[in-house]
Amino acid sequence: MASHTVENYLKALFALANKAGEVGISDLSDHLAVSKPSVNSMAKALQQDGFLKYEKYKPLKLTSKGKKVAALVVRKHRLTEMFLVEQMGFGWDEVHDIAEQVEHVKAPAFFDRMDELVGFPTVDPHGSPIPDAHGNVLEIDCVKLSECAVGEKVSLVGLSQSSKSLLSFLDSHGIALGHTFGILVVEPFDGSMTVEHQGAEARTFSLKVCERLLVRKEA
Amino acid sequence: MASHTVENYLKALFALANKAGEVGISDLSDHLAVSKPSVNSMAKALQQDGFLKYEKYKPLKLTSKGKKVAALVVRKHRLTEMFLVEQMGFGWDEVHDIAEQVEHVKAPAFFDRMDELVGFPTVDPHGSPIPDAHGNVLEIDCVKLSECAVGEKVSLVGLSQSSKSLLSFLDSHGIALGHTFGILVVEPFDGSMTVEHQGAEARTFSLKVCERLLVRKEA
DNA sequence: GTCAATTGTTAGAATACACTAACAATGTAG
DNA sequence: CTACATTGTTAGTGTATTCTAACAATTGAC
Repeated sequence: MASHTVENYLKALFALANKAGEVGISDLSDHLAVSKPSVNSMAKALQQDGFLKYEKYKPLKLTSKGKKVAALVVRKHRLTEMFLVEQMGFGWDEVHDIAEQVEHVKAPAFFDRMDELVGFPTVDPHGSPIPDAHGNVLEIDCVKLSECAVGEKVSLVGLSQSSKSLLSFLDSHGIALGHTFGILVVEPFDGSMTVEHQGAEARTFSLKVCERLLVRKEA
Repeated sequence: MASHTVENYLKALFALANKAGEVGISDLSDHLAVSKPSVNSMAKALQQDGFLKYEKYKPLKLTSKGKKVAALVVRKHRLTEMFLVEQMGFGWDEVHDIAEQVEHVKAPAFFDRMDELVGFPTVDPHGSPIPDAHGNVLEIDCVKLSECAVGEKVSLVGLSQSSKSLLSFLDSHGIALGHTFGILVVEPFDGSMTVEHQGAEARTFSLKVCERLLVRKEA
């Protein structure tokens, strides 16, 4: 059984992986708030256990074993978030930190029961996909709002790097998953966008916000 | 913040304490399945942190600080058990192991919410009292069934050392908290007792069972 | 009261995880 | 292509927690 620490390393590796599935030691070090030498020695240990491939001076890459373990931790995290919101009445901005701890519980029945009680969801409260019990992740086809052009109609399907402050921002503006936006203006100077929200009020969002909103283009 | 390990030591100390609040190193060692030298050195560390009083060759004794931390862990454990049974549909024999892990989560809001959702209970599914948010435990006045005499009427209020096997035993015999018993026979030879259950069928229980059933004498 | 069993202690070492300081390799700007 | 910045590595340590082997203190039986 992987320790909490190992689970956190694998989860971070999984989250930070680029298209090629590779992650630099410094990235991990920053993300986990752990020194580079610590990451370096942990990388060697994880390689010993077959969780990743490590070669001196090369980026790290999860093996399929490592990916599976990571995905299962992510599954527990996201099911927990879902459960906290749906069954326990927490706000979507409150659940991350709790889930961060609950995800390490070793009790499949506990999570299976949550899954059942929230109706076998495929995405969590932030729109991120929930891996299945085998560790397979269903990719959702979406792009950042910031990559869309004037005139397009899109709907919000998820967030990238959701943080408490982003979530409160969205809450305070009455924005939730599933809402639709029509792009009215893209400001070339700073990348900020003016959009109509739910077919009604026009709002302007900074590039920073638009980069974190994952949307699906409407037909 | 106390580590999982420290929390487990304090919880065990709390559970094993005799009337005088004292616990021997060997007891702890057995209970935690850890060697005596390990307990010994942990005892010194816990004393440094003010969780207990330790003197060479004397039994350990929790300080009030230690007792409070322990009680709060027990609180989280028992609220979790309650929540698992009442809100998630688990059986009372399935919840201990899950709660054993969930109790270490550091998120007061999580447990407060459980408390609310299960209606601020004062005892857990096994009849053990749930300490309040300040770590105070309400003592319930009960005795072991094995200490009762022929002719007494009692009701089941709790279990001491409930284990999965005891719980399945009780389940399979249709016995639950609150049930009443009238003591018909106490066998002097082996301490087994014959009782009427819920005013109906007579049953015989071994001493081993009777020592684990905590009952309140009826008026 | 002495002896043996029980209980507790010391010493020494191992594992998991983290750190800092110092150095080496890589990559990029000019 | 060199020079500096970035990135990664090594070496040496520290803390938390565990262990075994060996020994010491306490206690209970007679």
